Amino acid sequence: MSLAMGESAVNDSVGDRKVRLAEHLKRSVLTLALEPGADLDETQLCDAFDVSRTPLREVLRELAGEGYLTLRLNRGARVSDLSHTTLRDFFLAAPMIYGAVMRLAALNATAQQIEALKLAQVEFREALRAGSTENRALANNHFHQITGEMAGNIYLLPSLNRLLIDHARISMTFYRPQTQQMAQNLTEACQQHDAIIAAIEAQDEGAAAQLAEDHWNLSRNQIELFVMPAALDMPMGELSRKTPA
Amino acid sequence: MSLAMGESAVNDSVGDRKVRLAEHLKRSVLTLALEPGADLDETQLCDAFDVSRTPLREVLRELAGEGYLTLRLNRGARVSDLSHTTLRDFFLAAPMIYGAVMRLAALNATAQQIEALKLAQVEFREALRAGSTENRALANNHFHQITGEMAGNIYLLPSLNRLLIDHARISMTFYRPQTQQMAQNLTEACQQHDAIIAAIEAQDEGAAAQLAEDHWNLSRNQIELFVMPAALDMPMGELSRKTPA
DNA sequence: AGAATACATATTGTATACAAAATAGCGACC
DNA sequence: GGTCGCTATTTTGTATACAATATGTATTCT
Repeated sequence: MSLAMGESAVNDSVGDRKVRLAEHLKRSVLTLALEPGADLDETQLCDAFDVSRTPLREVLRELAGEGYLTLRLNRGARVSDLSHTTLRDFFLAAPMIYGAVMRLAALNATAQQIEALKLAQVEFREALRAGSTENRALANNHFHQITGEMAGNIYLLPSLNRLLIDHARISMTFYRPQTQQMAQNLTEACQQHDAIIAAIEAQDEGAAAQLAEDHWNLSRNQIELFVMPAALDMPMGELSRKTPA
Repeated sequence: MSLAMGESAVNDSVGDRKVRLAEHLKRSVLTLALEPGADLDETQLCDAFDVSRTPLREVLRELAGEGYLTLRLNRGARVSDLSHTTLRDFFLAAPMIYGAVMRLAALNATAQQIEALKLAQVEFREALRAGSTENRALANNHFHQITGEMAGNIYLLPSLNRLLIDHARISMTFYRPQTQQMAQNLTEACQQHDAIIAAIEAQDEGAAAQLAEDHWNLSRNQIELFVMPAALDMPMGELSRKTPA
């Protein structure tokens, strides 16, 4: 191929290539194309996206600020870890933030945002149909990012976004094998998305909050299904009180 | 004077000057020495802290990621706004995050962190005694940052830190005049800090959560005392249900 | 006089050369 | 044979020159 990874056909400014670079990195982190802890090679990325190191490094710093990457002094950037500890933190913070965000989304969503959410749900359903784990994780991520925009609370957004990063990565880790139970869970998740859209459109904050809880419980059960046996090298202990079906 | 703002006597590397620059900017934002919306002059900052534009701009991006600054394409950095909308968001998010953080702090604090918290409280009390609004805001900020470290939940920290930035700035805005009521509130806040330390030391999560709520209520009442009349150019409406004493 | 446009100036963004630090490879020594 | 320490190489961090964009000013035209 004559075009490198980040190149588009014509007429793109450095700024354009910069945003493509940032989006490529985000996607790679979310889909585990870049695994947690992986080192990033500045020279390689510069070549691939045809930008010099200065703007590249600005992108890296930006993504580090958003939680995708970690910068170590004199030792470059790597993909943020997804450790045992972070999983514990995740289980604690997610239900709280998700609930609050959904509630606010129902109260504050604009018509335009609702349209965007419906579009994201089309994406999600399409990814389900196609059976692409990556696209499903990305579409789901997109869906929930939009609910974050709807909520529009600048104090909650950074936490939500960090949760969504690791939610996607955890999903990619644990949702791989295609079991019967899993397919059923995905169908249910999809239906919950529809219900969420309806609740937001109806500005029903109570329903939205309840759906956030249900949606989270489904997701958590799905994760626990895989975490329990041996997926990570430690006992999850008190984190998994409810036994999965 | 022969030393510019960011210069220390001897033997400091660029890295040292960089962190001093970052800290100076943070302090300036928190204390309103740099007002919300103020433009930053790159050249001026480079001169003052004796670094070139490259590392300066990295610092700016970093602080933008943390919520102190806002970067506009081709138009440089300015101090993040503190708008009417953000105040509303603040009142919604703060009690939730503060409560969760205090609860987790009580569960997870290490002995070393507790020592640091006690030290921060000494700072705070000293600032109260000296009557310095700036130092009080900074010391209070420091105190609560430590509780955030204690909680140690990477998903909650970014939201907490954003809240703390604007909490300091709101305090600086509204706590200026020295009234009787205000002095009393500050004394009470100081006592609550002591109680918080005790609860954390006792690992009493319930007490810590309750104290977080009390502490927030006190702070909120204090703010409303000034917001209600005319401090900002709009009605706060349903945000202020409880009338201040 | 007022608006609009062209030009001059200042500021921001990018590329590249250089400096500093870390890593890797090699050899000496125990 | 293994470990320590040294040099060579690679990688990261910084300074600076240059390009692109925005802003301010003067001039022209209606």
